[in-house]
Amino acid sequence: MNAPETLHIQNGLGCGPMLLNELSPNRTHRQQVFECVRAAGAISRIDVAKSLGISPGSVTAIVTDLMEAELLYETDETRRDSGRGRPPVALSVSPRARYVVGVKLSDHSHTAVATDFAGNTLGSASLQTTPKRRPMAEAVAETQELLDRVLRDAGLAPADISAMAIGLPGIVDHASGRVPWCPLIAEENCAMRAALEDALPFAVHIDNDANMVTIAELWFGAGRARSDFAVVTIENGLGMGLVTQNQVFRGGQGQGLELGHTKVQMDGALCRCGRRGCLEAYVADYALEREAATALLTKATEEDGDRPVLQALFKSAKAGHAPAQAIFQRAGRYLAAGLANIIQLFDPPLILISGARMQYDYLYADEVLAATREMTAQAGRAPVEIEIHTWGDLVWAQGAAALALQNLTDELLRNQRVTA
Amino acid sequence: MNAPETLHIQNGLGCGPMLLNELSPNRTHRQQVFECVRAAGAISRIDVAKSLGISPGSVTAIVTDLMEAELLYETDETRRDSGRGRPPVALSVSPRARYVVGVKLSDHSHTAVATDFAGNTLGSASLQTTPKRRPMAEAVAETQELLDRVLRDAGLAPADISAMAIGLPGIVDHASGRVPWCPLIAEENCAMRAALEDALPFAVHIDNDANMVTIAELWFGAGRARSDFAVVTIENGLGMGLVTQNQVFRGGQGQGLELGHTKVQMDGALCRCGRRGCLEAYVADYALEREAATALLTKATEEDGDRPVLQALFKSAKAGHAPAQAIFQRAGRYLAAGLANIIQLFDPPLILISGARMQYDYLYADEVLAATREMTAQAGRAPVEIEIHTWGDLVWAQGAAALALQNLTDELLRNQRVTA
DNA sequence: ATTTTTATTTCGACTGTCAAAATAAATTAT
DNA sequence: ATAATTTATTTTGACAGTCGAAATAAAAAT
Repeated sequence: MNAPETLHIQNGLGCGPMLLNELSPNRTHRQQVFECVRAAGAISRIDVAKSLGISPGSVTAIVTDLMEAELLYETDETRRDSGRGRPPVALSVSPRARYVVGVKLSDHSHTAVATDFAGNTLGSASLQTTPKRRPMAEAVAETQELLDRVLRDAGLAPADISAMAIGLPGIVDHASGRVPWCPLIAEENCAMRAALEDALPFAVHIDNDANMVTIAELWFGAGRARSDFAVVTIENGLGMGLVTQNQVFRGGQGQGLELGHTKVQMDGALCRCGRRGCLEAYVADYALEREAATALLTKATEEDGDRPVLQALFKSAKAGHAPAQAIFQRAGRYLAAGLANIIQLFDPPLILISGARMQYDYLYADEVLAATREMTAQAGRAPVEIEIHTWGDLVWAQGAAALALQNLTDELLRNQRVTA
Repeated sequence: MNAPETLHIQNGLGCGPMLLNELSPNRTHRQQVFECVRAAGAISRIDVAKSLGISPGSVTAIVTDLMEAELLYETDETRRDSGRGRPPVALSVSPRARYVVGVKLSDHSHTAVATDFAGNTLGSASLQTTPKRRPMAEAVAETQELLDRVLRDAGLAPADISAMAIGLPGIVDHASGRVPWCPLIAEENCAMRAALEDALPFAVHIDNDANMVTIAELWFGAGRARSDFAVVTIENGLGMGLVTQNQVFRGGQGQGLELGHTKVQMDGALCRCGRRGCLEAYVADYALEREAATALLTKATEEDGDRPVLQALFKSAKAGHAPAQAIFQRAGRYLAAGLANIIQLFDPPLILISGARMQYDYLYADEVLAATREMTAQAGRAPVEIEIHTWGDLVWAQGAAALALQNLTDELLRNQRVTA
């Protein structure tokens, strides 16, 4: 071996990381104050100062500025805790300062919500579709139709909307706004965000649909009080999201967290992606359905809705049909392995198995969670909390709205004070 | 399903993340200027200003301060590029401002280096040991012995040293300084950093050994010019490190990136951890050795050094012995699956397979890397760069020294200007 | 009516920043 | 040799943002 025994610093080249000008997304006090008020709903200046550790004088200055910009206002409801002394004045986000829309495209139905600046849902809409790969232009047209409907429901005009975010399945690059691959869109690597921004009069953000659930958990759900957690969502595919240090982690190049395509078995089951042994080939809806088609006796009925085969499989299993139970049990074992791998690699204190269709409780049975814990038990590792969250169909769209709000407020507050 | 269709914000509770006071590790201009000079080795004020995007006046002010604190100095070597105009004055880190030591404990030998403030290696030392689980007090005594030797080699006294970092295998919690589990230490979850700081007159930092290689790559190696990359290191175990946005990622609770114990096969090969199907049970040194013991005909000879069985296996394979080749080939296939999983989850633009013992080239054969790429090929995903780095035995200790320097300079520069 | 308590605002000082002007130190042109 | 030009560095003045302390405001308790 002729590797050098020590590393000599070449003359004048120094040592240490070389990329230093990447600006870390550091939040200004203006942003922190605003976000503190938004997180609290209603909070006095003194409590903002205390919880952020900045001086009351600075809070007054910033709040005055934000009130002039009409982003905050003083609530009448004066909450008095101790009785004595000057009563605190509660601050809240002005709901009507701005409005945003969140959209989710998926295989059977697209959904949308409109929210005000404080995050209140004002209206929703959905559009039945078929799970086909359509030209991007058609997806844009569907989005416009959905936008019309949700605006009508919310009583808003297009000119009222300041930003929109849209979540879609597949590989989505949030930063560039491109969609390398999506099961709903015919073209590969299309410039989806640019197309939407051309068609619509406001800023558009796009992201992977699993990140929509993640952001929904972060903004409205169990993730609000957590700085680190993972989200796993099981639908037709298997999605995952991660929040580390209060930030959504998107992978080194924006295409990470493809849990569904991690390999859990050499030469294993065939996956939609054409390869073998991917986790999703054991756990996702389509994986269960194809096993059901092979082994199931009972026929699906009309009333079984969206996923008739899967519903029938579930009913059989519940009724005690052993082959149906075995299908769910194997999926559960593989899911446990996938969760264990998440824990080994990302080490989150909390995993949320979250989504709109969490009814197949075989997958989340105590045995599965126990197996996960057993596969990761080790000295000094605190057992990971695992929670199952069943949300309404609108979670995804609401997460998208939160993403739009996040980008919008960053935009509004990042720069200097709003000049009068 | 009785999940709510929309998420209503409870009165006064708001929406959005609640944990906002976590201070993001934002670097001040002082830190950036210092790190820029350190990264460049020698650089003029104007070039610092240009590369950081801050004004020349501010650079002058900060540099004056750092020179008064004797952390920087003006190099004589005036490098003139264009000829005309006032020649720039190069700045460099004062090598003798501070000194640090980096230590690596491992199963067969412990190593240490001492470096100056600019990262130049001044001396090294090693200590032969046996792979046993010893009381923590003994490990501390060994570290002290190693420290004596490295100081003697470098011509330094204990009082010259400002900080030390130590890397060890197993589960190590950098933030708390505790060692939940380590194959070299008898106790579980022992307060290793506290014990070392009690025994030594300077600050001590500890971390997982895989992070030492990662930091070595970030400070001295291929990672210097990269903001995002992963490191995989194969020794007796299988380690991994990740740098995202110029920061070492340690997982949500400081115990992440346990690549060796991710599951790649249900009911698979037996792992040191007692479970089955862990990646390390197919790829690590001990996994190859036990297969060699079963199938190998040739005997290991005296000259085969540290790992006689493994060396003999490698020689057989090179000589064309089919069973020996098959052992390496299977390990290569599983390694490819592990690398593919890293790519699917973390999406790094670059993976460095790095360490002191990278000579078993079967594992990194073109087929293996091709298999990795094939398992992750997808529309819109740029093919990941994979590089093999063979380092000297001191990499680990040098990475540790870099960690010590990093913490020391953070400490020195984080606070206000050094008052005169 | 006065005192006490608590929240908010105002004020002065200070740090860090930039832009622009001034200065310094070299080369090139005359 | 001297002046002009070029480039690097320093100085200066202005200004945002920040804090601590003092002042003010608005309530309850005495």
